[in-house]
Amino acid sequence: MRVVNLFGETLREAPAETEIVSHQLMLRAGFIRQLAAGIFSYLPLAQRSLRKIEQILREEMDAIGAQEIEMPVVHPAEIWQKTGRWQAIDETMVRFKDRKGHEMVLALTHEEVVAELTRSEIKSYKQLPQAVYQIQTKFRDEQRARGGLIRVREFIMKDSYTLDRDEAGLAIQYTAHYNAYHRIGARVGLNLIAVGSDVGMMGGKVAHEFMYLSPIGEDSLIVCENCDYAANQEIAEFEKPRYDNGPALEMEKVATPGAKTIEDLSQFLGIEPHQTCKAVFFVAEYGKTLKNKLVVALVRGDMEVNDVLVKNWSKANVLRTATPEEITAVGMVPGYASSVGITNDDVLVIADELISLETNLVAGANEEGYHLRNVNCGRDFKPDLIVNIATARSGDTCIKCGAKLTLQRGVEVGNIFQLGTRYTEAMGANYVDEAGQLKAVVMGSYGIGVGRLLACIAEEYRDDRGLKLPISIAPYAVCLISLCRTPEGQERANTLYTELLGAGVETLYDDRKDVSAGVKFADSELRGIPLQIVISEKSMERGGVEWKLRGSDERTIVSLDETVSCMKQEIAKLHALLSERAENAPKWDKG
RNA sequence: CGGGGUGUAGCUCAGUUGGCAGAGUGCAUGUUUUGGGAACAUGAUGUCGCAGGUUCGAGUCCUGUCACCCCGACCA
Repeated sequence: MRVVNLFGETLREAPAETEIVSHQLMLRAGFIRQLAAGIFSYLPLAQRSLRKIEQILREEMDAIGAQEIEMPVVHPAEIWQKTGRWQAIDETMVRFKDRKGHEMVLALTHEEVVAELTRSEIKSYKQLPQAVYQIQTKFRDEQRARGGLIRVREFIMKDSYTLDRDEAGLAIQYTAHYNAYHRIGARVGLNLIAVGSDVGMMGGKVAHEFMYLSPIGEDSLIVCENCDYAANQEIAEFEKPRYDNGPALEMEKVATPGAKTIEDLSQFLGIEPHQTCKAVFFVAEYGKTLKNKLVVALVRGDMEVNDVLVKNWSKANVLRTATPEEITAVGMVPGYASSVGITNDDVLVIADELISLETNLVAGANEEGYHLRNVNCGRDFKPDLIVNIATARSGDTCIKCGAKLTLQRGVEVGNIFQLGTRYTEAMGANYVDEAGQLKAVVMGSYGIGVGRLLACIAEEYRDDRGLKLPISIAPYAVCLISLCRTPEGQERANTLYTELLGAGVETLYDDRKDVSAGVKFADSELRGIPLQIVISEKSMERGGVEWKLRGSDERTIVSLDETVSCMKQEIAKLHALLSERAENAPKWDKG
């Protein structure tokens, strides 16, 4: 492609409303243009990069036996109603009526359609396992788009779905995806870490997110400094320190005027926060049919409540913070609250495991200005659930190896879910096993955001001159810059361009006559093209053309005759580095 | 959805007390340059986000509204 013909300008300055560097650079380099909040056009350079990412995705999906299909973007409401997600998902799902008045939705994922296809195609255990995938635009009306391509409303996603007879089959395909995702990360030049994650609206049991670690990330991750333990903070576990408060003593009421927080209370009574019991209040909403419940989440005073865990344990559709009125309505007093003496069917008490283990804690007396000493779980109150609901924090202890945990930010570029039979049961997607029994097909679901991947690569590979893209996803491998001024020189440059194209070297050719050399260099570097060739009268005097790698200032002379083979060689070297990374990519080792 | 911010030339931004719509950059044309975002000259470019209102007169003041950005909540 000649730069004069390339659609998409480079910008000297980035538009003011951009914050994230990858966003600024992709705008400046002429990769993307924003049409509306979270809605972008991909210009030719981005389109080429996206195609390359998609090609890698296709190769890796094909390699694990998945078959490419394409499913509809517009779905009838019925299939979403069958699985309950019509009700469960908020305005993120775009709904509209067609001309006949039928409720329709824009697909935000395709579990329902896959289950529907499974129902029509899969009848016998002999047809399993199966895996299908597609690469397609999705629309999710996010409450807030941000960060350029990091979080958008319209985006390209590779989504795949596995179908198996049982959990064991699912585990095999899940593992295959896990390994494939690491290979994909390596091939595009990113180190992705797999973290255990919440299943969110997908449902199911096991899930991992593939994270690009970066301060611009939206997710908080708990990562062990020593071993491979890593989890989204939403579900991260940690080794909780224990303290011995002695054998259970008799409960006693104590005046604690004005001591409404754990800190106040500890100071007032001269005790440590870990000798108290913290109560945090939520309201669990269960939709229109079931009554809301007030959820009392109890953790030891030195811990924080993890509301994702509370939401999951409460099985609520929506979990929100309770208002003071809602708390007093069930007989508790904010600031002096505990579940002692509360017996109400509309209250769900969820206690962290520590609460049941520790003795003689201080808890609220449900009376303004009073607390209770020596409160003991089981004796003085009985939680509905005793589970883990404490938030892991930086500095906590790894549950696997005992080392320190750190908090890091990450961008979720992919996720994998073991769905089980939630969707297939709802849709009646069954098969007959060897024994002639009807069973629900076991599903898995796996996504990768293609544009988000590109954004992460741009974030990772850049310098003060612009993008510095890996060969595997750069729109062109070579930028050929001609500074020739004589007709003979220009002819020579044209010939070289033709030869490069003929040899299959993807080349961007800058022979613009009306811009200075500096502009050509700057554009080539801003666009992130890995290899640069300069041809000029001066270079010919030195024996041929000069070439250099993006990111290096070392120019090498190579004769005109050898230029094409030299470039092919350099490209192969760059590819080899990434292939090697792919071969050494992490593999599933979790049994 | 809550809090904050910004809307003036393609982009970055100035615009005083309410009194002719501006600069840099980019764009067009020409001349000179020519290996790191050239110089000079000439020129084109505006629904001052939109709609009302106040005023002799509004980019500027008032009301409403829309869009975009940031933080939070939310998030497959």
